[in-house]
Amino acid sequence: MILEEIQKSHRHLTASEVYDLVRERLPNISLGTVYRNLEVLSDLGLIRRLDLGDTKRRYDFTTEKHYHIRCVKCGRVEDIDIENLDSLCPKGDGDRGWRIIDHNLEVLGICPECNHNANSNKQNKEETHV
Amino acid sequence: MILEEIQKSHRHLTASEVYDLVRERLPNISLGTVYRNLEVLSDLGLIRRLDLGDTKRRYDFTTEKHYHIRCVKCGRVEDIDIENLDSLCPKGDGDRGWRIIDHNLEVLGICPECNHNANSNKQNKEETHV
DNA sequence: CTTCTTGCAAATGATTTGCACGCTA
DNA sequence: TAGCGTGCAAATCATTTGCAAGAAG
Repeated sequence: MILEEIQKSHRHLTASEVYDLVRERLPNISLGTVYRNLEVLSDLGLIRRLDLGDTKRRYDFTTEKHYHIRCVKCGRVEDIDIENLDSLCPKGDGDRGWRIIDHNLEVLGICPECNHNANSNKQNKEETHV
Repeated sequence: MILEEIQKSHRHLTASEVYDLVRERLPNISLGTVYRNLEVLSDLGLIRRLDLGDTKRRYDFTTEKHYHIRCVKCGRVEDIDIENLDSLCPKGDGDRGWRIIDHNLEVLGICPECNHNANSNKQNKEETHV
């Protein structure tokens, strides 16, 4: 599985990003195969599926529990350093008979790049306005 | 907007669930119209879009900040009582130049019903096994 | 007449699946 | 030969969009 090899990108890739990367080495690989293997790899616990509030699923190179921040402008996803929240979530058969399995926290924001672009735009508008 | 009226279902409906409900009163309404109006309503802040780690978007009848628990078996979504986590998330231009906007917490679990069904199944299997 | 809102159907985008083929045991 | 993993294309599913027609001002 060269896919795993690709996970060393240390980013949070979408299936098609993985596809593009892998295709540099295996030009004939199909998108379907990428999807199938990403699924297998995450079932094996070698990568982590990220189903965030986004349209595209992403895959994380590390399977350790941690949280993410996503740019609402460009969609970029990065890790964010927030303490583990297990203690906050109802334990075991806690809440009204639910069996708790896991939790996900996603922080939304605007990344430095998009922030910067927004500022430049504002700058430009102001300038042309004068 | 009879859609809003429908939101009084006090549940976390998907677009097609809303569609089904509204159609009981307006049999000719189209799914596209439902989508368009759900979008308008959430832009107006009258309902809240829920982009959880699910394939379908849901709409919440209340716009107050709170968190949800989703059943990984049947997809049911309910509110969950967890304190507000704003304080945990990096403030303002906190993390590496990101501008923080919001955050979402989703707890995953198995709802009482699915739990119960799973148990019945296990029971049955054990019984037939004897 | 102009504008806004619809129904309808087709388009989109991400993901999944059916199928036939080649590789390996 | 039996079975698995693949490329390819078609199928799904949720959501969005283009367009012509009707309602409202």
